[in-house]
Amino acid sequence: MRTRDLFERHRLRCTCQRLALYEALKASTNHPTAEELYRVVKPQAGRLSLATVYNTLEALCKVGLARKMPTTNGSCRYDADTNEHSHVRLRETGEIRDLPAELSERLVRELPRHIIAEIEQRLGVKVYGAKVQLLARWANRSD
Amino acid sequence: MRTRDLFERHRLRCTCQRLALYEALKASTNHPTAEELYRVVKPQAGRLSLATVYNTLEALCKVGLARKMPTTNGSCRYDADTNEHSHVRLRETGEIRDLPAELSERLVRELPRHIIAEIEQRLGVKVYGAKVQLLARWANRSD
DNA sequence: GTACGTGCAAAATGTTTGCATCATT
DNA sequence: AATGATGCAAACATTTTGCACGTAC
Repeated sequence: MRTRDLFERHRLRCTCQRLALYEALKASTNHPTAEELYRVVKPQAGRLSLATVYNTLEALCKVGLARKMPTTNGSCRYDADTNEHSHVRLRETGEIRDLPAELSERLVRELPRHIIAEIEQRLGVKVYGAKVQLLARWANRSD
Repeated sequence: MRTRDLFERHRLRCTCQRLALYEALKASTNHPTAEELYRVVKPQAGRLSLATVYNTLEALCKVGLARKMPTTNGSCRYDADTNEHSHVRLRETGEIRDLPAELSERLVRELPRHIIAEIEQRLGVKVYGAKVQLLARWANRSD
């Protein structure tokens, strides 16, 4: 679906800043911070301020087109993908990397069934999905 | 174990500020922010500054006696519990429930090893922890 | 034309730092 | 005595806000 239509459906004004920001967010593989998004989009968009990036991201989150994810080190990260996926969080940088789709799927699919069943029973819920966050550090460095 | 011994084991100086902060963190049921902890401990501790709270929390995190958890709204929260825990998110309400510690541990411990290994190799990282978010709905209701 | 979005700069918030002093080992 | 922690205030980083102007509907 075209971004314009998507925006209209959610009653969002189609300003060039918002369109550009959303496109950039969708295109990015890592989960950018507001600042990173600003640096990427600014050159193309001409007039753009950081405040607009924050406003836009908040508007997108409010209608569910983006998600805000907290980090332990300062800035929040954003993500345009609407379906849940697993990721790795790097300890040193706070950076979040998506797992390759195939690995992500396998990881979730192979979660231990019997434990899930026990959780369902004990909490009285039906689990329909899962997301794994792996905590990692770089393998080759030692900081 | 007495806090003093715990600190000595981790090569942390036993200052009254640190001892009081750690005790307060351990005693708290919700996960306090640095600011909240400061307000609670200050009256007892006499001399105490917010900077010391941050320093202390960082020191505690470094040796694994506390954990820093990000939030989407500004300040980080801290927790004296040393192990990451998984949770269930309810689809309808957005509510997040911690898994019982024992189930949480088993779930993480039994994550498929070979997939983790493959992820480590492909991304060049060393995974040292994990956290699972299960997405669920109520088993008996249909809202 | 109106309602809402934008840019800018300034404020608010949360966290870190530099440095002189003080306490623990 | 030496090492490291503390308090204070100032610096820093991230995010939010107020307001005049501009743009999509």
